Amino acid sequence: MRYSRLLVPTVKEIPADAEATSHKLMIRAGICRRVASGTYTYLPLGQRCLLKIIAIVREEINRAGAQEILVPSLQPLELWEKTGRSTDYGETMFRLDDRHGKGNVLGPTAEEVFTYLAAGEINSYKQLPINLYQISPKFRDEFRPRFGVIRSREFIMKDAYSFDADPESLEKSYRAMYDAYCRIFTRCGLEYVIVEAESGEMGGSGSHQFTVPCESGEDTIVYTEDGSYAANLERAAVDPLPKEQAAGEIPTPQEVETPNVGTIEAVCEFLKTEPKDMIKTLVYAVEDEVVAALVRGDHELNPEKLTQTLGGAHADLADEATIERVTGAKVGFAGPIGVADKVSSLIIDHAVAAMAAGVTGANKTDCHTRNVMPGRDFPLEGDNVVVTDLRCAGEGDTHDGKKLLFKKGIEIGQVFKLGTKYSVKLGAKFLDEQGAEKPCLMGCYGIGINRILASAIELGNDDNGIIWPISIAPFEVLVTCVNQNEEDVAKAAESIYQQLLDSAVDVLLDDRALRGGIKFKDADLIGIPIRVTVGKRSLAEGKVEIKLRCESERQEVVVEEAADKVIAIVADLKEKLKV
RNA sequence: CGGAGAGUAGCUCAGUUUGGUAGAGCGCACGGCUGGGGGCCGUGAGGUCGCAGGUUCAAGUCCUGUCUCUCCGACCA
Repeated sequence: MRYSRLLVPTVKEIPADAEATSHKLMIRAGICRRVASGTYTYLPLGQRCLLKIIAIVREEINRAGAQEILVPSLQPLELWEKTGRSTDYGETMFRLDDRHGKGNVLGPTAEEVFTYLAAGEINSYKQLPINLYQISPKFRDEFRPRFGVIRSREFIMKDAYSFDADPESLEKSYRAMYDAYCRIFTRCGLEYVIVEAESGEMGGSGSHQFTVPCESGEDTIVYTEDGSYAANLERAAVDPLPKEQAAGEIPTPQEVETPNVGTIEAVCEFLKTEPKDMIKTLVYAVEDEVVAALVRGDHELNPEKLTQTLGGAHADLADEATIERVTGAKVGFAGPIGVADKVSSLIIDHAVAAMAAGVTGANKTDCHTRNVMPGRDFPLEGDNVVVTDLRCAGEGDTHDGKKLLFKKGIEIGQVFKLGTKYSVKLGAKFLDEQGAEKPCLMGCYGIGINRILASAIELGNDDNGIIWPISIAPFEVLVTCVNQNEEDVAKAAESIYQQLLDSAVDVLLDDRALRGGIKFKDADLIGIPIRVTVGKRSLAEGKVEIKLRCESERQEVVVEEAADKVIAIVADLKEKLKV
């Protein structure tokens, strides 16, 4: 490809609406352009990257035994109502009625459609196991698209769905995908970590997340320094804290007036205490029931852990009316005393149980209570009382006695064991050897194609621009002709370009009639891994320069050997990303 | 959904306080000097100042409404 004919609108200015490094560079390097919030056009360089990433994904997923199909993005709402995810996904799902008034959605994912297909086509254990996948656009009406393509409303996802007859077989299917993911991300030149993850709305029993640690990440990875444990924040299990020893006997609870003082900070200020000595009482609505959850004032309740404790039921904070009914007080004054009798369960974080005593809301508007002692003033055991790990991991927490560390990351892939959630609801059943009807055991496996691109840039860049791994770079080699107007220089560049083309090297020839400086700036910005510089200065000695984008040194080689040398370097760089 | 900010040339932004003929740099077109790290000089094209109302002799500027974008937050303790 000739640069003079290629649409690569690089820009000098840093785009005003870009925050993330990858987003800025994608705009600056002419990779993409924003069309509307969370939707992007990919220009030639960007599309080339995406195609290369897709090719790697396809190759490895095929190798792992899955079969590619294509299901519609336009899906009947009916399917989503059957699985209950019309509600669970809520506003995040794009919905549209067709001319007949029938509800449709733009698929944010495709469990329903794949399971529907399986329900119709799979009847016997002889057809199992089977793994089907597609690479297609997905649509999510994110409450807040951001970081360029990292959180967008339309994106490309590879989603695979496995169907197995028994748990051992599911484990194998899961493992095959897990291994394929490792190969894919390694081949894409990404440094990633694998963390234990919650299955979230997906339901199910086991999940791992593949995450690229970097500043622009939206996920938080929690890990121990020795690498023995890594999980995402939703999942990260923390050790219980040691039981606090009281300095003396805890006096009986004492009610104090705290007019209009409803927040933790305000109460601390007012009563001269600290958040860690307070107990927060949160009221949640879980389907038709109400539960209360207790965490320490300086801790954050982890909704995923709450859901897990509730056996997978989705919990929302209760509305004001419910809170007032349950606590008898306005919002901001809820407390644990006597509340166990008014809710269907009382869920208490370890750290609260370990407190000697604390300050809580008094269940009376404008009042708090001091000297509330867990186990004395409210129960730590009982039919509807659970003490468990309920809070988000924070600074200072440990896991198996080891200090937990935190890092931001971009989630690029996730694998789930789904079990029978979808197969039961959509009737994906088969007859086993005994002729008994059973639901398929499912797994689902997603990879964010655009996020691979963005994370590669997050990891590979310097002040001058992008530094691509060769496997997903838009071109492998850039031949920069410094003096396009000088015939012999242009000829030499053209010759090397042709030789590389003939050897199936993915090469771009910068044949623009521009000053060298501009070409070098553009070259660094768009980040092609190998640059061959053909200019009259070195050509006078019969030489050209070869420089790797990731290194600062350049080497001179004689013109006749340049192509072969470059071919060798391409092979070498590729070799390093082999799995 | 709540809070904050922003919409003026293709891009990055001045101009709005105090109403009075629409600006700069970059980019683009043409000419010249240049020619190995976004060079210089000259000429030129390019705008219903997000949109709709209103106030006024006069609105980019003041008022009302509306749309869009960005950032922060959404966990009621």
